[in-house]
This record gives sequence, structure tokens and C-alpha cells, in this order.
Amino acid sequence: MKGDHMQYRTRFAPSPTGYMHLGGLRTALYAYLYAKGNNGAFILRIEDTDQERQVEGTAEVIYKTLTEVGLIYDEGPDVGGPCGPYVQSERIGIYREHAEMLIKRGHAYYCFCGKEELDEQRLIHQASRVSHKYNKHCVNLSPEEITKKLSEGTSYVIRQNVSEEGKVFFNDCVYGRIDVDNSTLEDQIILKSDGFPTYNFANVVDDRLMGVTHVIRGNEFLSSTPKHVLLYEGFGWEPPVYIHVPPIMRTADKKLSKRDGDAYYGDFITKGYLKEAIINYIALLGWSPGGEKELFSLPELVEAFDISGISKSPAIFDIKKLDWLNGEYLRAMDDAEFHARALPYIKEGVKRETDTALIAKLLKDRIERLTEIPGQLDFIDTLPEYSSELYTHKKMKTDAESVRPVMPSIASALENVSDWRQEAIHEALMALVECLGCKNGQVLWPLRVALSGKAQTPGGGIEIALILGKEETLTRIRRASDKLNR
RNA sequence: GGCCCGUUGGUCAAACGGCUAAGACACGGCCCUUUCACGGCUGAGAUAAGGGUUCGAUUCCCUUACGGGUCACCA
Repeated sequence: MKGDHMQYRTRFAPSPTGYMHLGGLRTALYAYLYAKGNNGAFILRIEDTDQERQVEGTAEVIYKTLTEVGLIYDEGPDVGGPCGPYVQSERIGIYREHAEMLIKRGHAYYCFCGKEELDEQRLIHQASRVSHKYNKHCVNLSPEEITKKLSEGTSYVIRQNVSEEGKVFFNDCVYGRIDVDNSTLEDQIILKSDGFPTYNFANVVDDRLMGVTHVIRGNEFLSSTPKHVLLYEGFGWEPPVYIHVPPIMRTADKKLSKRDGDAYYGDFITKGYLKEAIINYIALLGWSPGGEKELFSLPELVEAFDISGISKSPAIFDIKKLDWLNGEYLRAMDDAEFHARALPYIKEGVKRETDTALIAKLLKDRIERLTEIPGQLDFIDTLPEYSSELYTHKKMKTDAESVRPVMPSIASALENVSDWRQEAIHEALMALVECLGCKNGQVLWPLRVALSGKAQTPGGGIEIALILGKEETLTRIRRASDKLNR
């Protein structure tokens, strides 16, 4: 392995073709964790060599998201660094220069074959079910022919020259040693006719020039890695350490996708998930810390992260577990912080003046996502229509009939509470319970129903009475009485 | 189809030749309780199939099945 004194450098190299995908975010997270856990540097590079697939503004979303979740990159397009530029479209000259260097070394060559004839060939091969490979038509063009074609302005590409003989191999930290026959590899295009490099080439040149020591990326690149290794060898360079990670799936056979609306980081924020919970959850998808601890802050992840815990097989995204984890984060917050973060959602659900701190406290243990809040509070502004069936409670042995005579006593008990505080309300109602010689629930259950019109509310009758205030509480109880006597 | 990779409960996963195969989510039951949650206890549930190697295979090898990736002037 590498020496201890080497500085580890990892990178995240997304294409700005869409918003921040959770799979991409996880790859970035692993690259960040690995670098930081080894006192190394984490680099961001934008791979925008495909002119047609660019989506305006998405690079900015990438910067913003990484920063927001705490994956602070040491070098990158918007922060600079010693190996810039960090945007591939600004490095065109570098790729051409290196492609020519490779030609001189015999590992690449000009190819003037037209796109149409190549497509045709491919179709023929496909039809006859023969595996398709470029036929090296241009590999032995004479220097004169090349000069002539170039001076005529014939469109061309530069291809990697892969020997038909021999084998390549590399050791992946996750998948182990992978051996491939050169004969299965194609003379792939490394520089396109528009002058832009292909991923397979730019990637190698940039990783080398940026001093990347550990390449952490999705395992869809496992098959093309042998070609990358051959490029490194062609240049006379030592390949980096490879760490390929399995994909995140939506179902066993489908990846997380934009189409299903379950792929983007931003969507989850909108749905009320906390960024800390998202990071914690995706860290655990495809990687295991080994022990039984499941809640990790980012610094704790840096501390715990280890390549040996990365799984080889795909992981299915389980929203239920994310829900639970998000709930854990919510419950772990102190009351003040939860109140602050819940406030916008509380205001969305409740327009009247209320004790939002009290509401927040009641909500904290009851929700898994902040977006559940408005729905939980819908009874506060206006009492919903409800059926007297709600008074039926098996355990408390209550129903509409048994509750009817109790309701007025609840009203009068509460009327006498002058200081509308939790203790006072509690005391008054308990006194009533004692006086009636019944169970707590035989008073409190009907109170809840009368005040909320619901069987399930955050907090019980006493808390709701407190939230609604004395006047509204009494109004609703009287309304309940009327309804019962109708 | 060629090449590469993978397969432990419904899901995430531990175990790197010694197991009664952890733990978490989800699910069921019980307790707590004025509801629902939270919390506590508890239950059910897995090594894809078949062959080897071995005193002993989830762990090593082979075959089959299933799944994924890749075979672009996409990344």
C-alpha cells in the first residue's frame, strides 16, 4: 500500500446535468469522509465535457448542497486551489496536449472514420449478435496520410490504442483484484471531434494532474477502469487506488431515479427531512460501521468511516428507516431548537395566537417529519365536524350517552379556573374526577373529543385546553353539550 | 449476446473456517398511558439452489438460477 506520509486526496466529480442526486451525494460523502479521516484533501471537480447534457444552474446547486450538508471541499471551482481550473470545459488545452503526448508514445492515434459508417458497422454487428468493437481501421495510417487529412480539415477523433494481446488488472479496495483480457477492450475515443475529451480520458488526466490518490466513485465505472489503467500505463503513470461503491436502489432492480421523485437531496428537504438525518442515513446505505451505533454526526462519521465496511452489493433505499432516523434527530433536539425549526410549520397550521413553545413540546415526540406538523394541528383554528361516535372508548367505558351528563360538569369545573395554567386545569379536573368517583379518562377523553373533534391529538385534553385558551375551551365544550343533547 | 460484478430475514446489515447466524427499521404481542406517539419488554422472520474442499462451511472452489453494470464522439 501507500506510504504513511503521503497526503490523501480524494475528489467528487459530478456532471452538472441535474440536481444533487442522493447516490452522488453519498459518493461525495464517502470521498469526503475518507479524505478527512486521513487528514487529506477533498476536491470538487465539475465534469462538463458533454456540451449537450449541461443543465444551467446545476453546478451551483452542487456547490450549495455540499456546503449546506458540511462536505466542505478544500479545492473546487468556486473556492480555487493549486490544481485549477476545476471545471473540465476550462481545461480543453490540457487534454489535447495529453492526447498528443499519448500519440507520440504509441498509445493513441488519429481516427478519421465517419460517425455514420461506425454506426452502420455497429448495427450490423448487433444484428448478427457479434460483439461490437471498433476495427482499428485508422491505427496504421502513415504520417503523410494523417497530415493530409488534417490539412484538408477532415473531422477526426483521437482513440486509445489498446493492444490485442495481454491482460490488465487492478486491485479495487472493495471488489478485490479484477483481471481483464485486453482483447475485450475497445480502442475508445479519448478526444471527440468537437475537441472535448471523453469522460474516460479527462478523468485520468485530471485525477493525475490534481494529485488524486484515491478514486471513489460508483461501480458503474468498474468495467471501464481497466481502460483507465491502460491510459495511466500509457503515460507512464502510477494508477490511483480505486474504491468503487455499489449503487443505491429504489427497488431490487431499479436505481433511485429522478422520474420517481425519490432521487434528489432537495426533494427530501422539501418533504421535511433534516440534512443531518439524510447524511446519516445514506452513510449507512452500502457501508457499515461494524458496531451497533447507528446515529452519527458528520464528525463521528469521519472518525468511524472505513473502506472495509463498504458493501459490494446494491442497497435498497428504505424510506421507513429514514423516517425513523429523522424522528430520532427531531427527538434529540433540545426544546428551543426544535421550537425554532418547527415554528414555520406550526404557523402554517395555526393562524390564531397560541403558545407555540407548548405546541412544539407536544409535537416533538410525535412526528418524524416537520411537514407532518400542520396536519396535526388542524383542529386548533377551527373545530372539525365530528361524530359523537368518537366518545365511545372501550377501555374507559364511555360513549355519547355516558358522556352527556358529564360535559356540563366539565364546563363548570373549568369555568372556575381563574388562572389558566396547566397545574390549575389539571387540579380542577382531578377534583371533578374524584367528585364523580370515575376514572381520569372518563373526564379527559370526552374533553379531548369536545375540544378537538379528533381521537388522536398531540397532547391530551388538558394540554389542548391550555393551547386553546379558556374562552375557546368553554365555547367548544358548550357546543359539544348542545350536540349531545340534540 | 461478450466481458465484469453481485446474492444472509420484507429492508439496512454483523459474522472475514467453529453459531443456538448479532443488531436496527418495518411488523405482531404486552407494559406505561386521558388518545396517538415516545419509552420499556417480548415474538415471528434469513445464509438463492446444487455440488465439491475441510473434522467443521454464511465464510474457500465449481456449476446453475436470479439481479446489476458495461460494451456511445454520456458521465
